[in-house]
Amino acid sequence: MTDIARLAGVSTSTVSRALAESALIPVKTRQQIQQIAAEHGYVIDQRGQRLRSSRTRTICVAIPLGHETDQMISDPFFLQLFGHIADEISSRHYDVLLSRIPSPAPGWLSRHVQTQKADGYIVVGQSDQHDEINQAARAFLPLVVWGAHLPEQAYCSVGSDNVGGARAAVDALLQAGRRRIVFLGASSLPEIQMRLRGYTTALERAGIAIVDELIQPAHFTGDTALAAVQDLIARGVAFDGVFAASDVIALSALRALQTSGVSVPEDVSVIGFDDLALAEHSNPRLTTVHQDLKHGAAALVEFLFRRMNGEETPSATLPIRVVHRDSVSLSK
Amino acid sequence: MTDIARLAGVSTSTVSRALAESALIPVKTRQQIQQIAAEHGYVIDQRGQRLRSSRTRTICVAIPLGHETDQMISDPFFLQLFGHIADEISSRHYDVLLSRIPSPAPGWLSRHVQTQKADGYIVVGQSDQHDEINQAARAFLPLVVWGAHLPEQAYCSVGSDNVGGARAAVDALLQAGRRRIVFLGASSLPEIQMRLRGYTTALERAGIAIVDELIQPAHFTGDTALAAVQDLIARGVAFDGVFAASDVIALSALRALQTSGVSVPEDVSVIGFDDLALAEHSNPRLTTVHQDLKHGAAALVEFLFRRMNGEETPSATLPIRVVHRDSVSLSK
DNA sequence: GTTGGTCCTGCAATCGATTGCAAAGTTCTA
DNA sequence: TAGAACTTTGCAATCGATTGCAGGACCAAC
Repeated sequence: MTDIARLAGVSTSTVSRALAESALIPVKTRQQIQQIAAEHGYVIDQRGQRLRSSRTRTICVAIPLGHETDQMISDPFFLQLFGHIADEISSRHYDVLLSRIPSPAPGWLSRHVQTQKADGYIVVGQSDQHDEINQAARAFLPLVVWGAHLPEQAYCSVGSDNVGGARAAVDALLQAGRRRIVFLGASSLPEIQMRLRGYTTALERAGIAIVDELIQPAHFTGDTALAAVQDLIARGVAFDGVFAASDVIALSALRALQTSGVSVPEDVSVIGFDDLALAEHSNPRLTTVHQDLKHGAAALVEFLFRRMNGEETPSATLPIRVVHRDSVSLSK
Repeated sequence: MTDIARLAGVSTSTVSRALAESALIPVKTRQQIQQIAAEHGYVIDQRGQRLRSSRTRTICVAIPLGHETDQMISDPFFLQLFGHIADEISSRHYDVLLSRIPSPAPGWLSRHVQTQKADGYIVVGQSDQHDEINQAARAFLPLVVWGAHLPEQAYCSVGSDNVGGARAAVDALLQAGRRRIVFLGASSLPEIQMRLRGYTTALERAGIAIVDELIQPAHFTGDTALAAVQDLIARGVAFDGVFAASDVIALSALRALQTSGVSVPEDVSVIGFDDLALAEHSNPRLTTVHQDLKHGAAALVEFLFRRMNGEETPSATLPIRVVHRDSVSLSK
C-alpha cells in the first residue's frame, strides 16, 4: 500500500480511504487511486485488514465428530447440506471456511471462536456436544446450529421435525400392513434419538409392543447397518419392515436384504430418512422422509447474518413429508 | 497475550515462545505458561499470527465459473470431488477455504493469491480460464489444478484421461452394436472438449461418419440435456446410443428417454462419465466411465504440499475404466 | 578475580492495514 | 479582510502477534 501511495503522491491513509470508497475522498482522487492500484495489480492484504478491522468476511462451517471420528466430509448427507449452505454464503459474498473437528476437546468451540478466523459460525450436527455449544453460544452471538431442538438449549438451531418425520415414516410402514419393524440408527446422536422417539410413539399409538431386539445401532457410514441386517437374517429374527434413520443406512439395508434374497418391498418394506439425491435413483427407488435441506440452509444463513447484526433469532423446525416411491408396498 | 504475560509474570515474548514450544524456554516454564493460558481460555489470535508470520495454515479451493454462472457448489460431481479434497486437507491439519468465482474478471486469480488468505490454491476445473491460471502460476508456485492437461500449460494439473475414457465409453457402445451415437456435453470446457475428441476418434476408427446433428450441447445442471434429448425424439432423429459427458447429464437423458417410452438399454443404450455415487443406484444402473476422485484428490493435495515446500511437481493423468452396469446392452 | 561460555529473558521493530484527530487549504459570509 | 464553515489530507496510534539482538544471571575454568 505504501508503494501505491508513493505512486499516487498521497499518504497511505488516503489510499486506504480511496479503496474503501470513503466519502472523505473526492470522487476524482478516488478513481485515480483505484486506477493506479488496478494497473499495478495491487489488492488489499487481508492479513492487515483483518487484524485492524476485526472483520474477516468469512463464515466457518464446523462439523464436530464426537460420536464417530471416522465420518468424513465426503458423507453424502453432509455434502448435500454443505453445498446449499456454501451457495447461500457465497451469494452474500462471504468466504466459507470448513472445519472438521475429529475429536472435540472440551472448550473447542469457544477456543475456535476466539481465534478470530471467522465472523460467524454454523455448526452442522450437535454430535454429543450440546453442552459445549450451549456454553460457546452464551458468549458469542453469531452462531447457529443445524440439528435437533433440545431442552435447555441456549443457542439458535434449525432442523427438521425429526419426531414427526419418524412417526410419519413408521405410519407409512404400518399402513402397508407391517408389524415387526426394525429401527436402524445410532441413538447417541440427538437427531437420531428423536427419530427413535418418533418410532416408539408411532408403534405405541398403534398398540404394538416395542421389541428391543428390533432396535439396532447403525452408523452413518452404513457398514454397521449392512452387518446389523445380515446378522438379524442369520439369527432368524423375523421382521417385515425397516425404518432406517438415514438414506445411506437404508441403501445399505437394501443391499443386505437383496443379497440375502429377500425381496423389497414385498417381503420387507424399507423406508429411509433425508431424501438425498441418491434416494430417487436407487433400485427399487427409496421411499423416504424428505428434509428440505435447501430451505434449511437458507434459514441457517439468514439467521446467522441477522445475528451478526446483533439481532436475536428463534430456533426453527422445518416441516417434513414422506415421499412415496417403490421400497414400501401399498399393502401386505 | 499481554494478560497471560502479566498473569505469568513474564513478557509477551516469553508467552509467545512458550506457546510455540520454542526450545529457548525451559520445559517447566513452558508448561506453566501453557497451563495458565488453558485455564483462562486463551488461544492465539490468528489475525495477529497470520500478519506477522505470513502463514495461514489454510488452503483455498477455488471454482471458476466462467462457462456457466449458475452452476452451484451443490453440483454432485463437484461436491464429491470437494469432499475428498477437504478430507485430505483436514487430515493434514489445515483449514479449507472455499471460494466460488461466479464471473471471473481478468486477473482474478493473481489478485486472489495476493490477498494472502491462503498458503496454497486448488483450482477445480479450468472453466475458460486457462490463460488466467497460466499467468497466476508463473508468479505463484503453490497452485494445482483439477482438469485437463492442455498444451502450453505452465501449471501443475491432475485429471483423468478424458480422451481415453471417452474412447472407451464409445467403444463400449459400439460393441453393443450401436451406430448412431449421440454426444451430450458442453464443449466449451476443456475437459468436455477432450471427451468429444475421444468420441470422434472412436467413431472414426470404427469407420463411422460423424453426424453433426447428433452432437448436442448440454450443461452440467442437466436441464438442457433433458430438453436436447426430448427435442431429438420430437424431431424424429434416429439414434440408438447416448454418450453423456457426465453422469448428471446421463441421468437426465435416462429420464427423458423413459418418459418418452424409449426403453433403456434395448432401444437406446446410455453411458455416462464420472461414476458418481448416483450412478450405482440409478434405475437402470448406469454404465459409466469411472474417475478415481479419491486418488485424484490425494494427488492434488500431495502435489500442493510439495509445492508449498518449494518443490516442482509434474502434472498427472489418472487412468480410467469403464464400469459395466445395466444401461448398455451386451449386444443389439 | 577475570574470562568465557551457557542459558534465559525482554526490548523494540515489524508485519499491513484502519481511523481519530488536528492541521492545512478552500470557499463562503458578513 | 477577517472569521466561520467546510473540505481534504496526513500524522501517528492501534490491532495482536513474532523474532533478532542485546544483556543479565549463573557457572566453570584458569
